[in-house]
Amino acid sequence: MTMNTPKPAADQALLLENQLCFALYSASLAMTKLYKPLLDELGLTYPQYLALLALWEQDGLTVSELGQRLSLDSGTLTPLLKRLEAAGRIARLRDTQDERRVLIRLTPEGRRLKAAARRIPGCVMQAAQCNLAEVQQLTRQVQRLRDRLSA
Amino acid sequence: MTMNTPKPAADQALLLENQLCFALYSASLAMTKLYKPLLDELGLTYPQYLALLALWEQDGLTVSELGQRLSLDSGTLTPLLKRLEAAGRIARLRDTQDERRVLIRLTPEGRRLKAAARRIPGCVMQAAQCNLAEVQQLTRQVQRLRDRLSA
DNA sequence: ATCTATTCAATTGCACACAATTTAATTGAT
DNA sequence: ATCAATTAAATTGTGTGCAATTGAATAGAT
Repeated sequence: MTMNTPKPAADQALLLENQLCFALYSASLAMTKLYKPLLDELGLTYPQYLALLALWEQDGLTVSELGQRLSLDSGTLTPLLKRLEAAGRIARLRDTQDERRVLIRLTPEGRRLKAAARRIPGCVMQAAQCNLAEVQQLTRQVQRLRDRLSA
Repeated sequence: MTMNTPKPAADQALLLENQLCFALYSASLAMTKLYKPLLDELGLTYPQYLALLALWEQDGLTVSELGQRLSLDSGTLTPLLKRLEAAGRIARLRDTQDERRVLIRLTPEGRRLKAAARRIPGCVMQAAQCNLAEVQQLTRQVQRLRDRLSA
């Protein structure tokens, strides 16, 4: 009989390049690197940019509402928001209705940044070398996966 | 004339849920959370698991070769590998041919972990609620995107 | 009204990521 | 052979992510 020894690299399921998790991980890091020079111009980090995207859509969110939209907790958001506040992009205000809550409001400077950010999606599309339809379809697929994973 | 004020949420390109970058970012974090309980059993973090996947495929890589496979630099890998070494999973050995290099070798304990890791991909597939073909197709698409982004 | 449970944000501690710099070893040009 | 340039890993400093805890405020039950 052959097969006395285990197959050498026959572990298809454990090959790095077969891992969906690694594909997502490395693609997400590559995306961050692509954004870096664009965001440097605006004086923003990538997670700070995501927080502003949420606030440009709806201003005045609480820390936990923002956390729900970004899937981040207060341990991550509190210091991040303090840095955005120190940079003059947002204000952090205790909710007078419920003193436990902190409301996040864009400053005029924070709102102005939105105009400068408008060119970013186009730059990324260009780097991704896909057409809009491809990007949209992939976005939906990855969102669907994310929602299943966190269910 | 209407249209004196800017359109409220008409910035389709800046909506958080239209961002491929955010889909990848949040899906990758969701994946990490899904792996957490599985990897806790093995005493591994998620990036440590990725490093072991690479080493299970090819043992004896240098730090920079490992970095190329994972797209990580020595600033990330050096402390991570020191923790894997402290846990007895790998050995870090200066290359006698070129004293600048550090070779990473699995210990017997590090090789044993591979057997315990074999059940992980199945658990993830189940959580993703996709069939193998779907996962494979999505994996290839995300890889292709990553390769374009980092080109 | 009081007491308990819950909620919200902040804090603490650990482990990445990565830019920038440093140190040590090797290569290459002269 | 010597010295400048290059390479490899480690180090330093900043900014996330997240588990676990803390402290303050509110809600809920009696």
